[in-house]
Amino acid sequence: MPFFDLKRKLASEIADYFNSPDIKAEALAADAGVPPQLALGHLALPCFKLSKVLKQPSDMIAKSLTEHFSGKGITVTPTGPYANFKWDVGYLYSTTLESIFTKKARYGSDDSGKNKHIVFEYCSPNVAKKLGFQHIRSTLIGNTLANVYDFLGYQTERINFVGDWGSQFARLLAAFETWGRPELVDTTLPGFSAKAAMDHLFEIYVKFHKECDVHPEYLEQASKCLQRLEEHEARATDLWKKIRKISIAAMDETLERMNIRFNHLEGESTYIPEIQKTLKEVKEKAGAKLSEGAWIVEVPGLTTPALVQKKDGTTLYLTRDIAAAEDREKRFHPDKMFYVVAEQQKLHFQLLFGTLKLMGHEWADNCEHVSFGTVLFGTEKMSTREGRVIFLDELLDEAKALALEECTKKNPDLPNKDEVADMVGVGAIIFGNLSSHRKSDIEFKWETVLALDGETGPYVQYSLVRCHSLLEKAKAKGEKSGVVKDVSQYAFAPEEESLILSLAKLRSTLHLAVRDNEPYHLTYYLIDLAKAFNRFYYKLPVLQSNDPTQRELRLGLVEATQTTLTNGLELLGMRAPKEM
RNA sequence: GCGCCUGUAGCUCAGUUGGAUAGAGCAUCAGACUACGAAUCUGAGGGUCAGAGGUUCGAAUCCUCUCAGGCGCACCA
Repeated sequence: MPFFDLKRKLASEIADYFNSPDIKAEALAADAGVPPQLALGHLALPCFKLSKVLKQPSDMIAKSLTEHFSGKGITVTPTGPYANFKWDVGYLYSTTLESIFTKKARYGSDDSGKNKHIVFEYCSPNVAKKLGFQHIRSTLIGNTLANVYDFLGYQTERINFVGDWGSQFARLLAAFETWGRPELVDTTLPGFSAKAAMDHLFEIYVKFHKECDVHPEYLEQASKCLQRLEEHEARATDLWKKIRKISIAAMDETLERMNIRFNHLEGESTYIPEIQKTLKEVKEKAGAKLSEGAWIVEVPGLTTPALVQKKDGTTLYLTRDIAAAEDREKRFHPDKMFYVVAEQQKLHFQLLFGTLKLMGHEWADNCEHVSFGTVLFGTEKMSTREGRVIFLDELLDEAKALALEECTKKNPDLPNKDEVADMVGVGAIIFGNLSSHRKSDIEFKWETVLALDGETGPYVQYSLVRCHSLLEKAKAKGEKSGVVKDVSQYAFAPEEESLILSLAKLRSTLHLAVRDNEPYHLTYYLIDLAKAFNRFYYKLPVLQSNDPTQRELRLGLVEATQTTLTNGLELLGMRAPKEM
């Protein structure tokens, strides 16, 4: 029985024991923590709160828990105000390994999210721009969370909502009409290259913003472009279609490298045909009013109004987001709608949710902005507009090249080095990105992002390589690997114990990840497990052991580690090589 | 100016929602391959948890103030 269930069971037994309306199993489970050292036990219950409710000193309570719960496969030691619970290691071993060997690739999953429907919006790049390092956070956080929710039985919708409309695009259009080279975006020409097209678009986009500083009239030209688009003028529309198609193809290619797929590709443009209807609805229901020639909605509690229509009559991102949210509600009736978008857009989402609420949409309470910190470049933020950006493709290439170099150094005879380098390089980027709290800002540094040593993706992958190598050798020798039935006489080493304990915790980790919408819990867990395994591996002989029972048991632990690490990496969208 | 966020070892970050002696990785130094893969493992040094008050059995965590940095504040997304 994995840790998650053991903890619940114990908490409800303790609640039953006290039999008081003020002591609830759930609260006990939440209070229980991990003792500072393994020797103290597996689970620590601080008795301070119980002391208040029961009006008894906390150390007395710890002692009474000890007397009542010791035996029955568990040892309880009172340590001052703490009751430290330690399951019989054999019991922990049997239940955990049983579960891993039964559920295999599904180990860690459950159906706690059954009948719940979640909509995720993430990645959401702008058309005509290559994916930059900033997009990686939204994409990876969203992808991992959606994977975890799926694994726990939720039904998920993964929407990539591309910015294919609005002033931003109009500016590109204006830039293209001034400096654009049409032959570069003509997909029918024999020499067409999507990469060259994207590079060209990026170049003129940056140029446009630079020129705007000296020629403000360019902005007027852009405004006209947007009007032409919203009026479906043929020339503008044709160019829009071309650029959109090229961008999406380029984007898919990059996402594919990180094993990321969506089940909905939508764009702001989707909502343009019906946008007048949305505007009318907002004006009527949310009490929009005219201010300085533009239409605004005043959201209670916010000093900045929601701007839904500009004075030139065109719409904004916010307007299209309103239409999109209504559409998603109608299509999916989700229990939650998560927007995985940078912290900087916090106000935007407050305005969006506030406006939806004013429109009478009670479901606006189900919407949540899952924000993340800014990517900094030195002390400046990354900005495509100013040309200060690292493109995702370049980053992945760089990571792969470095991994290849490392691989060649360490394992020159490896046959599929290129493939391995790709898994390791991309893995390092994915893992590294999810290795800190999503809300903290991160500073872009090549040596940090490309690290292959220490608490990194390759560390976890390397642990898996060790597992695989051992299991292959065992297979060749005809060794048995599995769950040893009777371990009552077996003396578990501390390294075995902490490995078992770590193996048991995958599901409780995933529940933490869902509770906080925080993928970090998972990466941290995988490091913890890999570390427990590497210590076990270093200290204890597996195939070298003279005792056949011990060999079988340890091989079983290796296989269980392989399954658990693999499941975890897959949730992150990472692949693991068999050799590296 | 107003609002939000952040400040923990030289660097990058954890700290299980208020609990035990504040922990990891990198870097530095010292060790472990005639052992199942050394992309590994073991150990050492390194801390006024930005600062000052407060709340209580107990604070890195909660409250107040100060300092430093970041982000946002209607016709961008």
